[in-house]
Amino acid sequence: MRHENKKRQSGCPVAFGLDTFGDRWSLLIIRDVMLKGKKTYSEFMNAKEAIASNILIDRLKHLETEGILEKSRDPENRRSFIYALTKKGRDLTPIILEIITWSGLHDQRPFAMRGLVEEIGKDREEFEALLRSE
Amino acid sequence: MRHENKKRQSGCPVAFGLDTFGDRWSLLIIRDVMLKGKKTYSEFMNAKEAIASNILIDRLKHLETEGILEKSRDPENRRSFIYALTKKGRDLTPIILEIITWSGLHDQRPFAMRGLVEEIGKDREEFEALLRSE
DNA sequence: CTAACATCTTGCGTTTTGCAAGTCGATTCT
DNA sequence: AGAATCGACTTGCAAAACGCAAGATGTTAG
Repeated sequence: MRHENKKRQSGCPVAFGLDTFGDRWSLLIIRDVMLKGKKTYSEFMNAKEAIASNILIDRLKHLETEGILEKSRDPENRRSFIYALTKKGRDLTPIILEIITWSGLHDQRPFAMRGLVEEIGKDREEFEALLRSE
Repeated sequence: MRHENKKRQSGCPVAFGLDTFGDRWSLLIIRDVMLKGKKTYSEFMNAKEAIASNILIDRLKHLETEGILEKSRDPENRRSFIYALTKKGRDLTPIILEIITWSGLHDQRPFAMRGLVEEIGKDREEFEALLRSE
């Protein structure tokens, strides 16, 4: 499928993480499901970042085989599938929050989204607990 | 140079972070300088993960223009250059530590490096302060 | 049963990556 | 001083990944 198959096998935990979710798109998908409540293929397709459909399905399958997402039928719309974070996926929350915090410090662009950053800054513990409790 | 030039411009802080350091190699270089004390081109070339020389120089230049690394002459060996983390680069420490922590939880491979993970787990605050104080 | 919907697949041109070899300036050796 | 070495890049080319557009498959509503 793609590069994560040939894991670097260096034993380094940083490399392990990057092999699992460290590509151009995976963390954006995880962000969408973690922070924006997105659940379906078509919701992911509508992201501002415009992922290609073949790349999206590739990443969804990859994240599923890595045990970060799990796929099930949508009981309310039986032609949709729902992708949800597993425990392993929810454990990525601190990484996402740290990336957001870092960007809050260093993104100087005028259109940078500061809202989310400030919301996390106010009460990081509470914010994280909220996300994890779903 | 490469994809980070065309930033996604979505304003999302996660996307901003990924555009800056979220590729297959950048965080491994940052890990090497942050955790392993590597400083020069040839030290980075000797990483277990075997980066290609053209990719390495590309990423070093990119991280330099992003203000994460700064390059200077080595006063002790004038045919070497030294790459060091800026404040912006040192601020990535929590992200690296969270990745390591996550891998510590979820890397089941027999040769996973648990040493570093445990060291961080013992006293995360102290470990982070140590790295930041350089 | 047909139309619309949602998820995926395929083909193909472009971009990025990986590998091997070579260049170039600074230092050391003789 | 001239040759060899070292460290930091550069270049050329093949392989892989990506991005786009179009199409195929399965599901449900009318």
